[in-house]
Amino acid sequence: MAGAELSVVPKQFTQIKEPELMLEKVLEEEQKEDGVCRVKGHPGSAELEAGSTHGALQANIQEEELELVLATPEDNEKHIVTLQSVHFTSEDGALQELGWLEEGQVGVQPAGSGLPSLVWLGEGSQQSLHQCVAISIQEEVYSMPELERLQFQVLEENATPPGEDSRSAVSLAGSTESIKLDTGQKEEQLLVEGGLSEKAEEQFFLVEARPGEEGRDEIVLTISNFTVDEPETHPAAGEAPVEKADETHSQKKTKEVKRTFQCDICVFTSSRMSSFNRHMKTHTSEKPHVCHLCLKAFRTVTLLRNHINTHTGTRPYKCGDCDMAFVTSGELVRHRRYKHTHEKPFKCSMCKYASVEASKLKRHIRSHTGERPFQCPLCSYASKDTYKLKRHMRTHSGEKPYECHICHARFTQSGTMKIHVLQKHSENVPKYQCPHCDTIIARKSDLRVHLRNLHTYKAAEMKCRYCSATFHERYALIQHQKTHKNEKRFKCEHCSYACKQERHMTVHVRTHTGEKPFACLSCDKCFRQKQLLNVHLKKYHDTNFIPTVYECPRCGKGFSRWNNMKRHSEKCDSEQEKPAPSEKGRRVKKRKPAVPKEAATTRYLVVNGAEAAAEETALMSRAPSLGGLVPIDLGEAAAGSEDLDEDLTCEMILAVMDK
DNA sequence: GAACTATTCGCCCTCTGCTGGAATATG
DNA sequence: ACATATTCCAGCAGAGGGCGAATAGTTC
Repeated sequence: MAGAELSVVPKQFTQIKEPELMLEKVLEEEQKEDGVCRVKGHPGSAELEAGSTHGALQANIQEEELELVLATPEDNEKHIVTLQSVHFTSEDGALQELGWLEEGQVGVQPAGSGLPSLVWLGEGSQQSLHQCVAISIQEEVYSMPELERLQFQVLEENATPPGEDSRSAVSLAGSTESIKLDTGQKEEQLLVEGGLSEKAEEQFFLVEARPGEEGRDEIVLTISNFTVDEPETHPAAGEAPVEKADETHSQKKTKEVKRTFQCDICVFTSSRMSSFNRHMKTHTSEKPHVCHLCLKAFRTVTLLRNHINTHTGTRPYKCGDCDMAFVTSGELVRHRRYKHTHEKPFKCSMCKYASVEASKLKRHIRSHTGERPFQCPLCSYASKDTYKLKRHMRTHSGEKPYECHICHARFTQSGTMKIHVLQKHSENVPKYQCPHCDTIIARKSDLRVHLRNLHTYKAAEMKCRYCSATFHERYALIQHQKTHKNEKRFKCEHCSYACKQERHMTVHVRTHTGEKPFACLSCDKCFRQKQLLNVHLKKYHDTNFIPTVYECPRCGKGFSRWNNMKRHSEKCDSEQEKPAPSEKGRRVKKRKPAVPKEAATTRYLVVNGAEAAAEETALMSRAPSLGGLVPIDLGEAAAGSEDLDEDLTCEMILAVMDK
């Protein structure tokens, strides 16, 4: 709603016509026997748009002015709002033909004790009057100067915009929620005074304005009048309004219309005194009917009876289709709708959702509107219903009310605990088989993640790490890449050597380049592999190193590898006793023998393949610094080894050296 | 005013799905 | 040893079902 400035010209108090005339005027609009007058907008009338009307709004009619007696339920404090004709822009005389709320009127209900205030604006010329609107206003004592630039919160947004011919600066069109009121007329005052007029036996009438039926452009005015002896004797909670014997003419007129009784504490209204009285008891703590079994008190006999039924188990309304039984017939009907008939009278206009209860539909609609009325006081979270907020609050309190009866782990939600028990402590744990691969996943939600990550079509191509193939599904890519697994993808550009892992190729290439990045700090020897250096360090510079030696059971010769010893022993024709068939040779730790002088001077260079060995020999002839090394073809030594690349171990090197 | 009925509120529950950290597997 | 991917798992919120109970409307 676009903000607009409202200019106010000096004007005397709006003369409210005699109540009967007002009512007649209203009744002319639309005769309603029940006293609910529907005021429709048409030339000469003021459309009213009103929002919540908490608290009673009483118009204290005096001769030349209208005072609104404002009572707030909490403190019963009353205020008088002297209504002036806040003449916005209407032309003189144009409004005189109007009934009540003619010309510009502003009724103010202060937002006492948290109640929204109400401002009614009646404005414009006879031809272009637009509706009064309900506007929230801060609780203050207002004077016109203060109203010069007041921001009013419009409680109802669907107000009709003023006619274009109106000179009113008030614009209710648009979607913003506030209008700007700029009076500019300080001499006019809108007073909100504490206390009441000194006049006793004032006459009051109650005016409640609320939106009309849904979809109808109308406001329902509920009007009732009565008088009280003194303003302070405004009906208290639990008391019905008292009619005076000497009814005025206007009251008689009013009485012709069936009165409504409005609670001055809440918005409740009723056309029945009994309902009104019963309602007023809800505002008291009076609970005269006490359960003799648990001493719980109730307002009504019916409530007590229903309660006692819960003690006795009396449930007179039994379901014919199941074993359920209920205290009231309504509960049975609802139950049958839920469980048996599946009748769902409340249908969502925006989707196919339908519910058994109106409250469920109301809750559902919040999922469309995004409304979140329940704000967490500790964080920005807001919930769509009370339970979720309560559940959310556990995240602040740390409360974990649900405990696993087996392992006593605690959980914030029952569902979480249930899944825990199912997955951790149940025998028949459900598993979820991926429909696209062999993967079995424990949780459905994780299967969904699996599907999303591995089996979802991706617009961007994913390229194989090892070839030029591309895929749009990650699972297909992974499966494809596995086909490269046993390939010796890394081929030496200097020789025929090929291997599966790049790191092995890096080591191999050093046999061509001569690079030996691993140097022994003790003897200046250099190695192409760190493992070779480690073996060297252990063998020659670690005094605590005890090599594992496999002795031939026939001749006692030692070997560093068991299979070499075995091969030897099979050929050993020593006259020493044969080993027992079960004896595969003993693995004994022997103190490292003193290194023979020849061995100490013989340096081995382990290479892979005969070609590499030959090249190494040639290289050494060109590089004297490398002299003294004896190239050994590791490939030959490891003949029969299934996975040479990946098991290039110290043991293998030792085996070569054994050889 | 009692009794019955309809409506509304409030509470609790289940099911579902997403998220992120921990644990584990893999390269 | 390290990085990355995958699976496990608890936490948390969204949505909706179901029911007990309070309150309001209506009838007698």
